[in-house]
Amino acid sequence: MPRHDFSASLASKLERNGELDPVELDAVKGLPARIVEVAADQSLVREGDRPTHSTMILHGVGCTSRTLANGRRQISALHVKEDIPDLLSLHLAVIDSDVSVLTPAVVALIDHADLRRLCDAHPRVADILWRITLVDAAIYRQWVTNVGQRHAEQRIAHLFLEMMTRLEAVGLSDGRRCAFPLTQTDLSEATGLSTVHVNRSLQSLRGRGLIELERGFLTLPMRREIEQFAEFSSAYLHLPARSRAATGGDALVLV
Amino acid sequence: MPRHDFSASLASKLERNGELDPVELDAVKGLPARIVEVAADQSLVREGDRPTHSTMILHGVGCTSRTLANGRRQISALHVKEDIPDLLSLHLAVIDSDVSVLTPAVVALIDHADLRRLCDAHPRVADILWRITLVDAAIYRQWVTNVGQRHAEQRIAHLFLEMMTRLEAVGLSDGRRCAFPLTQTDLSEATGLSTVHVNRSLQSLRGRGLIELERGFLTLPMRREIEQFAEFSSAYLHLPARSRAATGGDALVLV
DNA sequence: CGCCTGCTTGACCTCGCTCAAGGCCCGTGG
DNA sequence: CCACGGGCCTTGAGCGAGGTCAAGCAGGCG
Repeated sequence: MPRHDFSASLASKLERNGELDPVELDAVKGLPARIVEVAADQSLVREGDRPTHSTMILHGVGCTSRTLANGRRQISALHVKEDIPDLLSLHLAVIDSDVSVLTPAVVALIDHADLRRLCDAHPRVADILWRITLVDAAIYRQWVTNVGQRHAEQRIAHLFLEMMTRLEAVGLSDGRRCAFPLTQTDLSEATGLSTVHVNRSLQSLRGRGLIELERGFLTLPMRREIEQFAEFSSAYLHLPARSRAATGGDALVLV
Repeated sequence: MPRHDFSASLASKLERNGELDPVELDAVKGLPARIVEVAADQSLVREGDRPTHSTMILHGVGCTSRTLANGRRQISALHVKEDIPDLLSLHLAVIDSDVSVLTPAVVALIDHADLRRLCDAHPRVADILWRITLVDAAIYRQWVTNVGQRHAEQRIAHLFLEMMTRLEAVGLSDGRRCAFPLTQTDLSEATGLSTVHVNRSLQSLRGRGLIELERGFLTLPMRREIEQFAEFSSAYLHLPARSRAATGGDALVLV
């Protein structure tokens, strides 16, 4: 099944983060990659690894996390289609967090050697990849604020809004509804809350009419209200103005 | 007073993150900058700005922060000598967090135009700058874990260890003692705790003999123990092996 | 059918917050 | 030289958000 087109995904990710001329676009599309299916909960790279490739998510949801001595795990980022969670290993020899998938996933492995050749030959492509890692950093900054300052319901609402917005940017949401396959345990690890409290907070959010979450689908019926509730502004995602509107065509392919 | 040598600072920052040949080093040292003194609590760039320059801290402590509607502020990163807190504005047009200084400071302003020229002419310099932003991101990831999973005393201890280690890398600490001019309010904003609880946690840490903090100086008398207590490992700072040992000479210039 | 994973609920507890007041140090001005 | 004021640190008392422990429930899959 050629449903997962790595070249197209990479090209669209790059074009969302900068401008490519035809020559650069060709070079990008020529980048070789190995497509791999990954079972749920499997790890892609582990703390301490010195990988020789980077990974693009083509399908499924991944995360960056660290596990403390007491066994508790903190998720510091979620990764969706077209994200490259370990792009940083191109310049940081040894990995400092675990990267794994929370759901069954399909990923593309890209050799660092190929990536470096591409960057050397096309500096503007390198700049765009750099920019992509800067957006990732902006998201981490938000997460620090989220976990440090917001109360439970706001935290979860903010996370939902971030995911909805990012999924919309890659055509997996219409801004109101999306597939959302994470468990309450996943949510608890991403928000720094206990699973019990996540459960109760979800119920409260449902009671307020701010969210619907069932059978792996998330709906935000009152976008305006929940954004205000969570103090969410998409600015930190640094999406180009066009991408917010350009999701008309096949945007509703939710899975 | 020529105490703050921008060129030397930039060169040393870059050389800690990669290798420069003599030509590259010359180009780096030729980068123009404007030195500015900044009063405590003054902001360098604000959320929403579209700056045309980036800033290197030469003296003092800065921070990246966001302020929520309720007035509470979360600090998501601290910046010390040789850090370039808004390097990201080179590729991210609009700033998503405030950057300010917590103490009186001296900074160098570098025009993006000059920085771009340098990167275009010397791709390896660009790669090193990229790497620097990736280390910043690694620190954000740690902070998510810190704020999300550790209890109050561990959080503060972890922050102290990070600062001690980073200051050692730039010659402002011997790994045991450093100038530490932050107030308990600053600490509370960096850890997501209340000032009252920071105060009591500090007392407890003092009681355990893990820290001494007085008159703006921080001492960690039992490095091994406090690292274990806070589950700190410096790996995420991605310091080169050499820099840990190479701080012999003038390392004890604490201010 | 039965199990396993994920969701839900109740009861209780505690870490950290809020509010409020007092103390210390230092810089400023009379 | 001393009085005053303003940060910053400290302490007490009471409270509440969120954690822990434990049990029950639902639904999908072998």
